Amino acid sequence: MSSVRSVELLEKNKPQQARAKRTYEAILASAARLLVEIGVERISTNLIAEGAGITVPALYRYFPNKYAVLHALGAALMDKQNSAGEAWLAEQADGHDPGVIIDRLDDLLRRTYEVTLAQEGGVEIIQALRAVAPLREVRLTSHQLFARQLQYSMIERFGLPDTEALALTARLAVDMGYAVVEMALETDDLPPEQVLAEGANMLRAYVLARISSL
Amino acid sequence: MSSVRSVELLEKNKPQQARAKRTYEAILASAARLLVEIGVERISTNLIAEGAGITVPALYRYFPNKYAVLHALGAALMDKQNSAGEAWLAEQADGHDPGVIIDRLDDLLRRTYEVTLAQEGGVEIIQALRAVAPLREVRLTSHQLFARQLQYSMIERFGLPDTEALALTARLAVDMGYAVVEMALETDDLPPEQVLAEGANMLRAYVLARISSL
DNA sequence: TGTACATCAGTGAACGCGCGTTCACTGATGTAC
DNA sequence: TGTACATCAGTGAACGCGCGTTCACTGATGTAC
Repeated sequence: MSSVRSVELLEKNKPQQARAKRTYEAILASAARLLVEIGVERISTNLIAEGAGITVPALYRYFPNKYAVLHALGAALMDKQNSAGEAWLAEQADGHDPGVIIDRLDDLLRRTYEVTLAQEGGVEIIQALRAVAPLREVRLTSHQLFARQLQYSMIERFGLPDTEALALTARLAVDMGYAVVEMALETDDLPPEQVLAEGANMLRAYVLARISSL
Repeated sequence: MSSVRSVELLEKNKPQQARAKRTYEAILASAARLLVEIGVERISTNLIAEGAGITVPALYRYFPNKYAVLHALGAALMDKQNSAGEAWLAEQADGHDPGVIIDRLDDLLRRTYEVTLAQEGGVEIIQALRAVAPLREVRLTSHQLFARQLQYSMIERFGLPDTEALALTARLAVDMGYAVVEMALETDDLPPEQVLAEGANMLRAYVLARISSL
């Protein structure tokens, strides 16, 4: 499963001056655009640099290779998604009724959807994180992190015991939540809002069933 | 979303003699192996041919390009998955209690999982179907097909009306079922059986809630 | 059963091109005095 | 405020390599008589 293809993913020089920051952002924007236009299987440092309006050695100043560019792009998107989720969790801390919180799941899905839609090439970035082995860990780690936050939140708010079973439930709920969002983004023959709403229904039914059984 | 990158996906000459069939299968096997070893973003016709023990023009005899190879690989896997699903549906036709059928959902997930695990590079093939634009339609069509079969089965067995809402439910259930299977295959920090069992719990809770509301 | 012939299957060699990567360099920006 | 200098940012040119694709070809298999 986890073939060991070690690729350097760390960025090299951090941009310091304003001009450099623009260049750095132009590289990421160009990569996102190309992910949509030609796909992860044909993207190259040459094309990314050209699209960013710089020469290739300028790109190499900041990134050791194209995987590092995709890594930066993916990490940024995962951060935005998780921030949206954490904001949602924080808001629910104000409410008092578990039932109400569960009823707001579609709001969580919708916000995650919006964040991903707002990023150019959002779906393509997520798919690249899945399909390119050295990048897999980005998505996995991010989902694990949010699942843990959800788990603790459920313990605190619903007074559930901190069990392995609950950890698994949180993990599955998070992954399925993201799966719903991806389905809403990928599927062209169904309205996204319907997919999100129905996905929220599914998660609601699941979490309710779990809460009453734990 | 759907960028129009037209790529020829149809196969060229069909293998006729036994030798040719072996070559054809060797090409698919080599491609599957390479998908695992180097990834969809670096696979090439040169490497596929080399891995299959033939020269490149021999590959071109059967496939116009590497996308067609991946297409054949993906279509074959989707077929196997759907066959497993159809077999499961057919078996359930013998039973009489809707509740029992829903309780067998984990069996459906497990079989789909097994079929995918048995195919070398199964996960990587699915991820390629997602990440490579010209191949997306393969997965989408396959899921649509099985969703429709599930929908009709639910109408027949549970006596539900044939509504848009039911179509959406079937569609989401199918996509989430595959998402559970993919999660079981991709995640290395959770036992696959647990993911499958919990995923079945989720689908059960969802379908039960839906049946009683329709 | 043997052989001539048609068709199927695979090869060797070649091509132009874009790839990743590095070099010594020029130009832009910031800062010390 | 002006200028010399250090550091940061980006360039032009070059490299060897693997890529996709095509050609005229040889070899293997099947079949008609």
